[in-house]
Amino acid sequence: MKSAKRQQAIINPRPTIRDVAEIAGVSTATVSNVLRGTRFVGPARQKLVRDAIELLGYNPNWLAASLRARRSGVIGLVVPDITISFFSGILSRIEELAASSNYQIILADAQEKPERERDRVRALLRRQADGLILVPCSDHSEVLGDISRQKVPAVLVDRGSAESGFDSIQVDNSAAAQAGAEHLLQLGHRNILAVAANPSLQNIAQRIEGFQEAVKSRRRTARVISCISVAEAYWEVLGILRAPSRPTAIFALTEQMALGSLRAIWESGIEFPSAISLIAFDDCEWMTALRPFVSTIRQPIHGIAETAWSTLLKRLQGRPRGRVREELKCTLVIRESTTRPR
Amino acid sequence: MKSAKRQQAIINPRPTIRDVAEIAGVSTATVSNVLRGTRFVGPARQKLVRDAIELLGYNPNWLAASLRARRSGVIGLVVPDITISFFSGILSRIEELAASSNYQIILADAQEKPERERDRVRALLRRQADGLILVPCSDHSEVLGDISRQKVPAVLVDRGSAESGFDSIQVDNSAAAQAGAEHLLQLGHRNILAVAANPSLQNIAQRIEGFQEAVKSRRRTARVISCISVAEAYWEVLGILRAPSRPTAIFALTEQMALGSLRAIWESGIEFPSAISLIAFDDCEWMTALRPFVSTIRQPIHGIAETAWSTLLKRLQGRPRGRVREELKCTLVIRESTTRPR
DNA sequence: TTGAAAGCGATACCAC
DNA sequence: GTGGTATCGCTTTCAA
Repeated sequence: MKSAKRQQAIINPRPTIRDVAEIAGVSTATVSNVLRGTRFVGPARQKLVRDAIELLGYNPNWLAASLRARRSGVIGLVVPDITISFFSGILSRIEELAASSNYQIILADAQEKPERERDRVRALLRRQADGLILVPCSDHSEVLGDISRQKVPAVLVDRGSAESGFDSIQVDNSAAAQAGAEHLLQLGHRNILAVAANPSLQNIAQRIEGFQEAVKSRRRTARVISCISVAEAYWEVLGILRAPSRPTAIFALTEQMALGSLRAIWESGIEFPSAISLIAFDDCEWMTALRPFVSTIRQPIHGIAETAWSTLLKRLQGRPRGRVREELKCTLVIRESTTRPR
Repeated sequence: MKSAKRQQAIINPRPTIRDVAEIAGVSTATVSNVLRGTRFVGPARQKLVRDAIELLGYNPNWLAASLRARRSGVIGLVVPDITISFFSGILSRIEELAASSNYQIILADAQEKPERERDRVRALLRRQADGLILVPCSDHSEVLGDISRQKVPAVLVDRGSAESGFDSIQVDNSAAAQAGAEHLLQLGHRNILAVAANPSLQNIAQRIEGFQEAVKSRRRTARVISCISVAEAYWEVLGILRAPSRPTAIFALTEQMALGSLRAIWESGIEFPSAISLIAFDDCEWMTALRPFVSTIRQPIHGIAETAWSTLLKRLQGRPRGRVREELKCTLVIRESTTRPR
């Protein structure tokens, strides 16, 4: 009898708590209590239960537990493009922190498209994500409405407007851009081109503002262009480099803009870095792999990820003090790509 | 009465199907059928239901549906390190494909640690992942046992031993490495150093093998070293470059090894690429951003991701023909970092 | 054409 | 100390 049951149970690839209880000859309540330590269970039964679990290779069905507990243990992470190293760096660290708190990360890559973002966020909400970490693809993303309606804790990272009412983790974009611009100005550059991504994003707007402030305070003028892709940056910058009175320095406001600008520089044939300097936001590993090593503004990726996670965790544990707004500091890293103009 | 109910319902941030049914004055079955089109519902009731859904901002609880359907709609993606662009490229494409089939991706970053990998995979199984796409951190990962015991469809990508019995998607590592080595040999290099990652991984072993075959067929000799990190590659390569009879060419078998080797090259002060050539596996965007542009073996990242996804999808739909083994082709991309030896 | 109700698997309250 | 059982929210069969 009993052995027949065992046979059958071994065959079942997905045993349930009832299979375990039956084999161990106890109630499901007892199995659950052994597993979760919810209440005391006598040593004899403990062993019976553990043996049965072992025998069956039982793995509790988290879906069922989640439904019951009204907590999915899932956090949604929404980014505009996961292949950008800034975002994959943040993802990597957050995933690690989440795993250590027994949370899972569902990734949603919006591909910079608001409608995709909306669909993906809705899917996350349907899946009962307990919380969201979001790098919205636009500041006034309509998804924010969905999120606040469902009262899902959410933390905005990197982007996101000031008024949104959500917790947000950002860097001191304006000050950092100012420092980068100062560096170029101190080297003697008078004609600087800033290559910005979408300026309707608050973080980009702040960088532009910081840049312009530095330029203005020295009574210099400068030009700012906005591009939406590496390819567009390439074409725009190339055009400018080939036109008369070209800039002697470029400030790329994102890694993508740096890639586009660099290609344009090489294509233009201008001697780099002796005849044109470049500094870029985001300090990536590759920037010290080939020449010239790139001067950068380093964002504290780990710090951003950790702050975002701990902020979300606090919200999940329901400490809803006022809205959190963290602003982390960037660092200027001077390398070879910025030189005095000739 | 009715309006009181509405009031209350509006306040509830997470209405259930019963709230909807109640407001619409129909049964939950009808609501479900309207939502899923499972069976015909009269137009009048249709409208009642839709209005109620709209009014409440109802979003079905996927957890409950999953429990009932015994399908979570979640796929686990396990990678050794998401910050490596090869993996984030694959993730990006798979996430897109998954979303378009209404699946969600839970990301597990094993950080190249087998015990972390095991824990993360177990968590995925508890969460009832319907399937797994796995780049195991070692070929004979013990997790494979857990997975086959639970009979979860799984596809191995990039790595994973031949005997494992799982579907697997790989590239023609051996042929590609051979082509890369041929390129160097044809340029006239006689003293080549291959910098490999962990050689106990089958894909790396295949690359080494292809490399050595090419070298042997020309009756040349070559050296192969194995490093586990960028830093180790840096130190090892630097040592070799500083020793007598140094190589005239380096073949980096992964992006990480390329990063380490490049730093060592610059540090050694050897003229690059005129006095030392370098070719690398993995064609990354940065390799054409600074100088010299790097010659590479390009892996078909999109093709890998798409093949992995479609293979998994077929398994999920239960077409268990024999085991699938796909092998995609790599491309040799010649740029500036490989030159004739002096 | 529609509603009532039995589950999916785990948890925790109420009994004993 | 332990067991029975209602419940989480949704789907689907059975009955009407």
